[in-house]
Formats: sequence, C-alpha cells, structure tokens
Amino acid sequence: MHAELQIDNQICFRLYSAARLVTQSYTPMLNALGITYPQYLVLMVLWEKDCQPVNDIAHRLLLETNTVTPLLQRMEKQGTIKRKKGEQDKRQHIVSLTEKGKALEQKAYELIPTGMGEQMAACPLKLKDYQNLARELDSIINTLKK
Amino acid sequence: MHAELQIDNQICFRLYSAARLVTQSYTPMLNALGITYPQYLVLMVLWEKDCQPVNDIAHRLLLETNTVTPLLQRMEKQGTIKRKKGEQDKRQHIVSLTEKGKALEQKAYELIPTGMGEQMAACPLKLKDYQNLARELDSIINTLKK
DNA sequence: TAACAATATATCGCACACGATATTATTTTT
DNA sequence: AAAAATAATATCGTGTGCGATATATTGTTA
Repeated sequence: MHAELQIDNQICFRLYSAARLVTQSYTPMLNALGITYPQYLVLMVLWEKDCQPVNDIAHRLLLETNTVTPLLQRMEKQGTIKRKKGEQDKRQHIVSLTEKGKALEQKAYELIPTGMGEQMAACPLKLKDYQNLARELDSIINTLKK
Repeated sequence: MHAELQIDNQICFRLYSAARLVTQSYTPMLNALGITYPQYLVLMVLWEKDCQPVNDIAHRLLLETNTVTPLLQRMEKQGTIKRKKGEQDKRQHIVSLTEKGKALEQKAYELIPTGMGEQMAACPLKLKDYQNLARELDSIINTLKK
C-alpha cells in the first residue's frame, strides 16, 4: 500500500468531492429558478456583461466551446438567452440575455445567498478561512489553466 | 449588479474550476494506465481494502450507486475488477480487483506522484498551504455530506 | 489573388453525476 | 408465517465535460 495513493491523502479527491457537494447544495435554489449550475454560471457571466461571443463566455468559465455550445443551445430553448450572428465577424455568435434571463438575477439574489448561508451555517470556517481557501484555489487554478 | 452574484466572488466557482483542472492534469498519466479519474478513485479504494460491496465503495467516494454501478460495469468490461454475488447477503455485489487491477497500483505509483509534481511545480503553495487547504475542504465536505 | 493557415463555433461519441424508478433479497411487523 | 417495510443494486433519462473532428469565415502568405 503506497501512502501516496491513499484516497484520504489526496487534495484532488477533496476538491472533487467538495465541488460536487457544494454544487448539489445549490440545486434546491436553482430548481426554483428552473436552471442548472453550469447554466447559472453562464447567467452570472452575462449579468456582469451582456452580449458576449461564445468564446469569451467559455474562457471566463475555463470551459471549451464544445461544452458551452450545447449548454447555450439548451438555454436558448428554455428562453433565458438568445444568440445572433456577429456583425463584424460572421463566425461569431453573440450571446445575450432575454427578459427572462435578466429577471432571474433578482430572483437569484433573493434565493441563493440566503439558501447557501443556511446550508453552510454549521461549517466552522470563518471569513479568514474562506479568504485563505479562495487564495489557495486561485493558486491552483492559475498554475493549471492554459 | 449584485456583488454576491459575481462569479469572481464565488468559492463555488473556484471549487468547480480547480476540481476540473486538477482532474484534467491527471489525464495524461491515467491515459497511460488506460483508466479515467473516477475509475482511479475506485481502484484506490480497492487497493486500500479489496473485496467490498458496491455500497461501501459508493459511500467512500460520496457517490450514489446509480453512478457507481455503471462505473463498475465499465471497469469489469475493461478487466480491472470483477463482481460476484454476496454469499451471506445475496443482494450485495462484492467488488474485487483482478490481477490487472492489482498490477495498476505499482504503475500508478511510478507515474502519478511524479507527473503531478511536475505539473504543480510552478504553484507557489507550500506544504502548510496544502495542509490548510485540506482542512478547509474537509470542513466543507463534512458540513454538506449526508 | 489564389492557396494556406488560423479562428470561431458546431457536431459526435463516450464517460460520468444524479434524480427517479424498478428489481430482488432481507428484515420487520402484524 | 404472510404482508409490509427496508435495503442493495440496477436501469433509465437528462445534462454536463471533453477529446476528436467538421464547417464556415477571416487572416496571411507565397
């Protein structure tokens, strides 16, 4: 038995599990909004800056377009975003929010911070711990992203 | 624009991205072993203790059986594990390593710590940072797991 | 300017995750 | 002990992620 290969010694397994569990804990609130977690990420990107090409959204989320394109297609079908051909560059598809997509921002603001706060209430981490966590994760992300 | 809904302010997005990027950085080594990351997790669980029912593996990985069952079916097809009906409890399926599955431990030990070390070499985090990160992630996991 | 390379997006196939439901065996209750 | 509840696993459908490839448009180069 190699200690290096024990699952409890692995940062990676902790990341994998923590990411899944946190995403799961968003689910009740996101269900109330009728969206999934990756769709919520796309909406956050567009709430911050509307009308972006597919590539910019993908870069922001550190995803490939072969993940983002079908995601956007599903969102368009659900009516939260719309896409139109770029005018200068006809290869681009510019993604923008519909009224429904814009309206979800206020609902998300009402549901999600409160809902997550409740679920994390029992967590012993303090503000400083979350700040450290953010810095550590940013180091890993910056080391590994292309 | 609600600051709470900005993607850069979210621990969740950092977790989601870091988990994907770290898993991606395992991929070259895992490809050399002919397995995927979730399959590697199952193997680590079995390297630690062979012959376990599906439920124990699922609990260990914080996954549901509807994720683990197809994963094990694919692994059985690839010849790294085998399954047999439980003898005391005939509802159970006991999962065990094949010779091929056992042999992968040594290959993993030779490839993975070195390979990950190289990819993380430029990361500014020190041992103490990784220890803090592990503690913080464990707090989140323990708060959210059922 | 015609050929070629690069860019933006899409399509395809496969392997997860996970909610919902089904199936089989065991345990508990009546 | 027969019926009901529970437990262990499997099946099904949908939505990601991602490697590989295709298509359309733009930029570059001989």
